[in-house]
Amino acid sequence: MAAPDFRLHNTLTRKIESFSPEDGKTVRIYSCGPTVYKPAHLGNFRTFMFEDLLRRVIALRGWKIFQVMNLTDVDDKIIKSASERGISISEVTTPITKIFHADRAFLRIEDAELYPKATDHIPEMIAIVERLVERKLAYLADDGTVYFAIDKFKGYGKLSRLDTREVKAGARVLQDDYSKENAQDFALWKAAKPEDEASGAAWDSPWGRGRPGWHLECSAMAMKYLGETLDIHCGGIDLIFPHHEDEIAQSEGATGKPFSRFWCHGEFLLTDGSKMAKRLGNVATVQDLRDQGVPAAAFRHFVFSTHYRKQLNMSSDALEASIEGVRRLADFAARLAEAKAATPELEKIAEETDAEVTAALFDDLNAPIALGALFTFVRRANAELDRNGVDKRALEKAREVFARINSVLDVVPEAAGPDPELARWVEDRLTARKEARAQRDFARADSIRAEIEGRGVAIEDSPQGTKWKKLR
RNA sequence: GGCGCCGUGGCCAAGUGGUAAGGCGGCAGACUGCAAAUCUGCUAUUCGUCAGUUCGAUUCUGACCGGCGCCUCCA
Repeated sequence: MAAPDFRLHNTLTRKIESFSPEDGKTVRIYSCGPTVYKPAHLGNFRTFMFEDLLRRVIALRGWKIFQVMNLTDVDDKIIKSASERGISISEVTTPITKIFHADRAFLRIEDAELYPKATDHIPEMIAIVERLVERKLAYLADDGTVYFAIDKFKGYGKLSRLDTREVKAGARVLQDDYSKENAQDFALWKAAKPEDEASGAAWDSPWGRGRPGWHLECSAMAMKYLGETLDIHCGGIDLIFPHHEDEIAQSEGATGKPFSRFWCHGEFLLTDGSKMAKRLGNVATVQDLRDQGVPAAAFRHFVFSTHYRKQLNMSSDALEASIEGVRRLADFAARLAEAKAATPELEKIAEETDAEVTAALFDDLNAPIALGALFTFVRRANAELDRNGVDKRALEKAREVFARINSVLDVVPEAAGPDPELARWVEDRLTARKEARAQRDFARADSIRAEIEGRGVAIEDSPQGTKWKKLR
């Protein structure tokens, strides 16, 4: 079988290109992770879910994966928070990191292979700065800060395609730092201030006490764990500039090799038509989702219903539609599990679906198309199951395909956990209702049903008897 | 000002130079004692507006209108 083509959009070229791992086996990915000073919001998680989708599609394609996601545990906001509260930066970041992993687990985002922390890689960062200084791409300014000299690196701007000469009128005004040679030079290593020392955010370096600049950690950790040229580097679209542009400059400046073969960026999640951002105060978190009883599967459905490179506006209507859609998938999953056999036609339908979904996912992660095909499959398969076939192989095929698709999208809600007390009660009430129905006392039967539904249980009569399920 | 994205039915959202996937919702029917679930049918002569290219454009080009993002805190 010829290996299927796997295509991905590359920000470097702004084109969809054929992708395969450098070594033919393992895809080495670096994803920019969260800054752990506050719980990540759903916008952040949209990006992490896009990366999760990428992982799972890569696995579906048959490649191994080694993904590194950093945890930024030293930066201005962390230091500010620590010094305001009179604690160390690790006292700020440790609990937030815990929340991050719990939220991630709730959203069914698979574990990356590694979650390195910036503060564990200070020597590696210093080594990069030393190389850059040696190569004259970086300089020590009067204020003790080491800057990267962007005009010494000829590829600067190639990712973001920003013309470095043509700066603004309408853009935010630069806060000119007199020590810099060029206003756009960025800090590699910042001289320590008293609050840095107080909060444990300062280290020894050849340039005195200080701390790393924002971009440096990613270059250091990516290259340490994935080599000097990565297969894929991904993150949110806002990281293209300056973060990723600067990562390229410092990494390639230090090694002379391409830093990453592919750059992939996920679009924003909007709320009320504008970017979800902590400073705009329109953020929603995983906790909000939980409080509103939105299942993880529904949020995944919602996110995957739009292509990852397109902005997605979050609204309660859209979320509600996803909750319903995903409920349908859960019912179908249960039906597939309970079925004994199906019509032979189901096998062909499953095969068609499999091919369609795979093709969509391998074409720049087109999850919306994959979801559409999945729902078409559910409808067609339900129709076949209604016909009570006897073909066991067809049923097996349908199960296999459904499981494979769900292994990527992961959009089937978990069944409610067992509740023996509730089960006993419902079964008891159902017996009473059955008696009433047998006596054609429908008023009584209906009042029992209302009673059962009052406890959040839905019942469905069928020729095989009455089934019930806990809602949400 | 520079760079870029988007505008498809009530809501969400795919898509192609040849005549509009899918989901939610709604309507009708089948099934049911009635429901629920499921199935079936219907629900955009039309894809922001106006021009142009073309035998033919929602899909290409241009202008305009509207929304959003980036231009060193940012997923």
